[in-house]
Amino acid sequence: MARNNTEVAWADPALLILTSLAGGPKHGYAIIQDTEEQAGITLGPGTLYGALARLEERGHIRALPGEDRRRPYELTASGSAVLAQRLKAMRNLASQGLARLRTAQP
Amino acid sequence: MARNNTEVAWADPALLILTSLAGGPKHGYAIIQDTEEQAGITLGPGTLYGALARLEERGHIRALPGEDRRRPYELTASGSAVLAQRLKAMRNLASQGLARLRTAQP
DNA sequence: TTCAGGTACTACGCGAAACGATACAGCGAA
DNA sequence: TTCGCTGTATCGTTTCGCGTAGTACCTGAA
Repeated sequence: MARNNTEVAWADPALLILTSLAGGPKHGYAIIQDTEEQAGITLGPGTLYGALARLEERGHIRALPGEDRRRPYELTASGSAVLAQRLKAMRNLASQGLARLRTAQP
Repeated sequence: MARNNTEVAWADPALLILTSLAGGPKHGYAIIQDTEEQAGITLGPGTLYGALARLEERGHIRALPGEDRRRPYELTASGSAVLAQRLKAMRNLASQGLARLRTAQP
């Protein structure tokens, strides 16, 4: 993998995309902007459309009949299930980790 | 990259290792077991030692004088700073995402 | 009208790194 | 002895992140 702008990644593009789509169907460009605002991470086109293709292939998102040149996607049931599961795991891990950090100060 | 046992990654090995070390210095094998218990993710040896080498190279962890054949590592100041930052970002992202999921049910 | 800039997607390729497989060594128990 | 656990290390494949460049359309300003 090539790290996410940073030296230690904490979220991969796929997760960011699913999270963005949890707020409603969006097309690629809108996902980029949403992710930029919400998470402060700018996805390049290569990253975004590559990840979108993989997510669709795995059945986590579905392409909607697009107007004009936009290609909107929405979450599938499997996608939101996976997302929910991952987000919970993420939150738990983060809480545990932060607790460990707090108690580890000498 | 090869995904993390799962189809959608939510934490990379480096972060899991740092989190584990936040609970105190550990050697490789102990990290594997700890991560398995805490996060339910099993790191293979290739993944672990590769990631350890990179983290040390970047100054986020430091090798301690090892007893027997164990090579324990501990967090450096930079490592725990990076970890704290990432964990907070992770928790925020997870909370936002879960909030979106909750309000998105029709 | 021309041109700059935003929108929206596609195509390509490099390089990082995840991960499985494998090997090896020491140790205690059966 | 053989088995299984501990502990570390290396190799090779393949995935995938990400940058770059290109296409195309639309709008508004100069």
